[in-house]
Amino acid sequence: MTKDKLIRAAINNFSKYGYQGATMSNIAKDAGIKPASIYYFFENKEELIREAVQAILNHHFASMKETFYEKERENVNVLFSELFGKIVLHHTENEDETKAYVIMVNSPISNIKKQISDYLHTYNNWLVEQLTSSIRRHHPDLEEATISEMIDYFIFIGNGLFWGVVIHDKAGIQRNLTQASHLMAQYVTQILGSGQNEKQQGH
Amino acid sequence: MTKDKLIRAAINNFSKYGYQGATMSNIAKDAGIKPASIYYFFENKEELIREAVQAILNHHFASMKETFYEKERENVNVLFSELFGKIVLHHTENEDETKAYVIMVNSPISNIKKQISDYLHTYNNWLVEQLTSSIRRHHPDLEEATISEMIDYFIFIGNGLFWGVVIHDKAGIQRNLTQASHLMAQYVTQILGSGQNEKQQGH
Amino acid sequence: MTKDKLIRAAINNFSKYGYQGATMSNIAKDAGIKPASIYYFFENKEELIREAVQAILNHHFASMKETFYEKERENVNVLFSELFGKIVLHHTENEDETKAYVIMVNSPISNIKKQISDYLHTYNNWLVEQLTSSIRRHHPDLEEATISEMIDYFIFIGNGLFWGVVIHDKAGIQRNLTQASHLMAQYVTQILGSGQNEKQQGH
Amino acid sequence: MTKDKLIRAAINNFSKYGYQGATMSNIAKDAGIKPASIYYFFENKEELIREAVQAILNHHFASMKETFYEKERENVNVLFSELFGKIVLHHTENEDETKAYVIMVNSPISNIKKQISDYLHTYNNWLVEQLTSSIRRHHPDLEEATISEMIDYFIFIGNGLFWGVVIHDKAGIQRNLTQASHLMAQYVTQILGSGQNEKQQGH
DNA sequence: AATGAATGAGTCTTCATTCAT
DNA sequence: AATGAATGAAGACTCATTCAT
Repeated sequence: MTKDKLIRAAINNFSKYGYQGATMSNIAKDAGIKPASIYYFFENKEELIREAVQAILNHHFASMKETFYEKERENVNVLFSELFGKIVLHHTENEDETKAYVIMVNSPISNIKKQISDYLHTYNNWLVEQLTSSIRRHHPDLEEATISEMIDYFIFIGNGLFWGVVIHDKAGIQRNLTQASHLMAQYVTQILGSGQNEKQQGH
Repeated sequence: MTKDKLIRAAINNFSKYGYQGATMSNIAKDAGIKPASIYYFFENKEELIREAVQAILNHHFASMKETFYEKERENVNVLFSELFGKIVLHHTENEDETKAYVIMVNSPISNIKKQISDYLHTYNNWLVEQLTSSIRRHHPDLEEATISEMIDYFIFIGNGLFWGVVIHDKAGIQRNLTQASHLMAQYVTQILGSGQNEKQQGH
Repeated sequence: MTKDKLIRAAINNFSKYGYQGATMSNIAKDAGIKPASIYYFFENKEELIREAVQAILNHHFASMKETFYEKERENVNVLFSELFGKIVLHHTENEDETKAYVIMVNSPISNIKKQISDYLHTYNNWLVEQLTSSIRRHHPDLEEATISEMIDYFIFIGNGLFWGVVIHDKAGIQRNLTQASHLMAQYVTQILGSGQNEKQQGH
Repeated sequence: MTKDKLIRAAINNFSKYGYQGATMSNIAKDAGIKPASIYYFFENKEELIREAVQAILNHHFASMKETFYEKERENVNVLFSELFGKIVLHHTENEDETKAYVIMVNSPISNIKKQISDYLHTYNNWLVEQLTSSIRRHHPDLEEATISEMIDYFIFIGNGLFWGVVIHDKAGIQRNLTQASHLMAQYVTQILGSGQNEKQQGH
């Protein structure tokens, strides 16, 4: 469909050249139509980019949900590893969307900024909720704060992984993936092993 | 000096709007001159941005060197913590340079791309060299490969920290800093504690 | 048609001001449109001028062909006179094209230079071929070299005529036309009269 | 001297790019100074070009005078030949001046136009005067009108020669030179031989 | 659903010129 | 005698957008 082609072309151009650099005429060319025709589908450039950005965010959400539905019953170490793996997979397989995300994270265009921060809020809430219930399923005695901190470490390590995808090649990314899982496992071991954090360590 | 003002203005505009979005007329206005005057100092836009990018990279290098000269004699945990702190400090204090860096990391302008990858190469070599000698000073028995791996973990965690600076607010960044130091310390303890990696574990 | 108007306007501006002096905004104004609209029809200034130059050359060729088709059966003196007349007519009736030609003959723009020299080559070959067959029709016994030399004289005198059109007024040009025909006729008489050049003057 | 260098540079640039195409900064560069310095020697661009144009015209006049002073006593055929030779020599040896002349002959800049037409007027008067007296010296009985016509033919053939220099290479120019002398000699022979033009060849 | 033709606003850049030094 | 620094005006060209078809 032409509209989809336009959104793909918009993402691709935006990811390479940013908002100002993504021109309607290049987007049209990539979609195989003439610039004037874009206006049949979108009111203007901002609207087109807005939809393109939304598509990127939706896609990301869908990717992460997928993993949860498949792996939420695994033990925490496996779950964290799988999620790290998915982060890497999603961002390497959708390089243009990832680049676009990197560009727009600090976008001065207020609409995009709001779109992103709304998404990050929603995504974060969802992630915390999912992780909390998954962790609790396997470790019902962990304190709320401990779980919360664990999730925070997971997110922090995930950030390292994300930026690694942006700047490294395939080999470097794989190494990072191992490092991420290792650091997380080490952290989890320390938390669970210490015992002090368990709610009722009944005797 | 006018030329310096232009470079500052270029960094600022580039960090907000990207290459295409940073206009000569805005840069000129920010530097307090007229657009035509830019061409007395720089051959064209690309050259101006090139010098601006170089200034960012030089500044980053200078910041990291500074820390090394002050802290290279501290024990590894302190050194890593200080370096993490410096990464955070440099990037929070120079927000526009950091945003610019994020934008240009995937720049489609080949000159900029080359500039960045050349820098990353140089910086990485320097960092590895410095860290290697610092670590070796305190742990002369560590094997080459172990040191190398430790540095890799340091860089990986540093990436998480960097991306955190980009997307988080002050509070979030401070939390990340703690997490970074904690994860690194935990990793180091594990490595050093294991003993198996020491070259001559003789008695 | 807008495109044709643009080419006319381009020729006119180019003939007055040369390549650098012919501005897109003046050309647009003369064609009754806005400067930006030129780019719908032509890729850029060079392309527009290139097409304008080509139009001039095509027009010149068409003019000369016309005369040949009408007069090729006349005797040589009449033919030469008619051709001289046509040279004068074409260049006086298309003053701007003639001025443009004078300017571009030494153009430093390599594309234009090539266009001209390609044309001169083609035109010259055609002219020689046509004249040769016309002359031979009336004087089958003339040697190849003699015909060739006669054509050379014709071209040389034509050059004087051409430059006369450029620098003289109407009266001066008419005087030149008489002179051209007179000199050529005199030359032809001498060649034909001498007899020595006839191939087989035996019986 | 810098001023002379500037005039040379101006001629050279003007000959290649025309009035609008000859830029002050290029001229300055060719003269080995900075653009601002031009204004120490010339009030503005028009003044500089005006002086450059004048230099070209003066040089041409000097060249033609030279030949006259050396050859005015030769018989008419030799004189005409020598003058043709000088025309060719002057214009081949001063290619940039010749190109400049071709460009400016139809200049829309009114000052230049006037300069040229004033010069052509002066030069023509001088030429006619010189030729008349030279011809009369050898052929005192020729009628005024006959001399005048002969000079006209000389000028006409000279025009062909001039344009030949502009468009031909060395070999072609030499051929033209032969043709010019031949045509002129033939014409002269016819005039002088006819006898009818001699004033009173009374006995 | 798509486009040809057109344009106002703006982009980068050049140019002739100025003026204090 | 020469220039560094600066600029208003203009140049070629791009861009998002419009509108009749």
